[in-house]
Amino acid sequence: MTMLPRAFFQRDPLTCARELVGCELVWNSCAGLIVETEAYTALGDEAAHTFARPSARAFVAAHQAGAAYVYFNYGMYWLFNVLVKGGPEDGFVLIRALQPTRGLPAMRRRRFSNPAAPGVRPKPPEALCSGPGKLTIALGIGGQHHGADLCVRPSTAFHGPADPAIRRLSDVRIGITKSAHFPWRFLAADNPFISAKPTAAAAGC
DNA sequence: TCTTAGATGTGA
DNA sequence: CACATCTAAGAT
Repeated sequence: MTMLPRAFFQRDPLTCARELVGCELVWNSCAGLIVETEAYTALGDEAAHTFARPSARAFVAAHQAGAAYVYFNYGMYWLFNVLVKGGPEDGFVLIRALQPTRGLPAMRRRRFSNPAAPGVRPKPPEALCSGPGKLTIALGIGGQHHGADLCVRPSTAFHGPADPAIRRLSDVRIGITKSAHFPWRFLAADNPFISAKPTAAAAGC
């Protein structure tokens, strides 16, 4: 797999979110297969930050496709997105879960020996990156990466393409109340590293 | 396997 | 004041 070029992110957010499933996220000495994503679109999506936040719209205007959009949620967790821009519609892809492939000891250390999260007991590798808040802890992603260009250094980038044999599902997004019926969550089928099992609404895609 | 409370910061 | 979350604990 090679580093995904900027052109990958200059397309429809749903296409990007779907195709990122099966690609690899490389983050310094750590890496993981992307097994779960969600798409957010700049138009008609009330759950997207761009809907209600002028600061998010300013971010889209000021950055290129492939920029990291990192924000702090629930007073505790950083969430990691990539900016999609320049295609039919702008938006974001939220990276929701990884199947770790490299740097597992470092991930385990950050997740389970973290002074900021005392009392969290070690869990199996399936739980290392099985959620958007968990994977930023495991990889050490934080506010310092907000705005970073992910199309420059292979050591901090997405790599692809995905195995053409991969089977994917689309399902409703998780943890939102607005525009909640859009089937814009994308999953690797039958993968134990995802954050939550597919619902009855899931379908192959 | 499920539901629950509680921890916590920020943009608008 | 809602929020793109997570964990341990307790009920089923």
